[in-house]
Amino acid sequence: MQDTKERIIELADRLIRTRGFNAFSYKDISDPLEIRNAAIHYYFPSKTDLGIAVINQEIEKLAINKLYWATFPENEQLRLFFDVFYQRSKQGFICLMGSLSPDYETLPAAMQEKVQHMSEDVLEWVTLCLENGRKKQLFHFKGDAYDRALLVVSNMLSSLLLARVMGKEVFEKMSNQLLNDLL
Amino acid sequence: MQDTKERIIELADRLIRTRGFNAFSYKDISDPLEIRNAAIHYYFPSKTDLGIAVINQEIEKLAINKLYWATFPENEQLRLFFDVFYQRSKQGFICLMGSLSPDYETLPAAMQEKVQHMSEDVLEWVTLCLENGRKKQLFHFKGDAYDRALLVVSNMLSSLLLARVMGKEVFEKMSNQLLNDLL
DNA sequence: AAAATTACTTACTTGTAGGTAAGTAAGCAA
DNA sequence: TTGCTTACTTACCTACAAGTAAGTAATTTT
Repeated sequence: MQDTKERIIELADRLIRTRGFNAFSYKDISDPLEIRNAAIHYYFPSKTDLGIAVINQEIEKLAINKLYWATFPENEQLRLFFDVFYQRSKQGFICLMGSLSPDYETLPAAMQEKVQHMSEDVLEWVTLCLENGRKKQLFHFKGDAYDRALLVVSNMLSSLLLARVMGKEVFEKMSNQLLNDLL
Repeated sequence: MQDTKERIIELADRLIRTRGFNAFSYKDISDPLEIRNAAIHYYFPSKTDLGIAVINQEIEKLAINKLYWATFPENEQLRLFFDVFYQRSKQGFICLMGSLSPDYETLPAAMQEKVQHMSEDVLEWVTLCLENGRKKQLFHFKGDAYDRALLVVSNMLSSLLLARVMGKEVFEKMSNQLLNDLL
C-alpha cells in the first residue's frame, strides 16, 4: 500500500514537531506503525530524505491554503493563518520552522535549503497579505511590510514554543494582542 | 583546576546554542578540551546535570544584568536587553530558550523545571520594564504589559532563529521595528 | 506462464551515545 | 608517613542509532 509511505511522513511530521529532528529515531516510527525499520528505508533511503519529504508536504499544504485564503479579505486571511497555529497549539505541537531552525546547523545541506525555501515562502505570503491589507485600510501599522511580517511570523513561531513551556493560554494572549495592534 | 569545570559549562553552553541539547555529545566537549569523557562525568554525573548547570549559569547572568540595568531608565534598559541578543546574533548563536523550548518534551523533568524558571524570570523582568517605562511615558503601547512582554520576548527569541536561516540582517530589522513601535 | 516489480521482512553491520568501575598521580591533612 | 581527597585516565559496557544486503510473498506486466 502507498498508505504506509503517507503514514510514515505523517508520523515523522508529528515527531519533528514534538521531539525535534535529532531526537526521534526510526524505532519511534516503526513501533507504532508495526513495520520494521528497513521498511522506512525502503521509502526513504536516508533520514534526510524523510526530513525533506516532511518539509515538502508542509510547503504543499501552505500552497493549497494560499489558494483558498485568497478568496477572503486580508484581515480574514491573517486570522485564518493564525488559526493554523492555534490548532497546533491546542495539540501541543510546534511549527516546522520552530522545530527545525534551532537544529539548523546540524541539518544536512539538502534540508537546510528546504527550510530556507519554506521560510521564504511563509514570509512572502505574510508580507503580501499585510501590504495589500494596509492598502485597503484593513491593517494599520508603521514601517516596511516585510519587517512587520518578520515580527508576525516570529510571534506565531515562538507563541507555540512558549505555550508548551509556560501554558497554552500564552498563545491566545499573544495572538489577540497581535491582532489588536494590526487591525 | 576548577578551570576545567567552567570550561565544560562554557563549551556545553555554546553547543546547546549552536546544535541543541540532544544534538551534541560528550565527544564534542572532550575532544576540544583534550580530556576524556569520564572527566565530564566526574563533574557532571549525567548529561542532565550538565544541562542544569548551563541553565543555572544563564539565570545567574540575568540576575547580575538586572542589577546593573536597574540604574538606567527603562527605554535604555530595553536597549541593553536587546543588545544581549544582538551580540548573540553576531556570533550565530541562539538563546537558551530558543534552543531548549523546541526540545522541551524530550528534556528530563529537572531540566524542564529549570527552563520554566528561566522563562518566568525573563518574562517578569520584561513585564516590569515595560510597565514602569509606560508609567514614565518612555514607552507607548496598548494592552497588558505582560502580554506585550510575551511579544517582545518572542520576537527576540525568534529573531535569532530566523537570523540563522534567513540572514543576519533579519535581527536588526526586527529589533528596529520593535523599538519604533514601543518608543 | 515467465519475468519483473512492489512492498516489504530478516538479519545483520558499524558507529556512537551516555555511563561506569577501577585505577592513579599529585597535593593536603593529621 | 600514612591516609584521604581531588582531578582526573584507562578501559570497558550496554543500548541504540542509521543504514544495508539478501530474501520473499504477492501482484503486475509482457
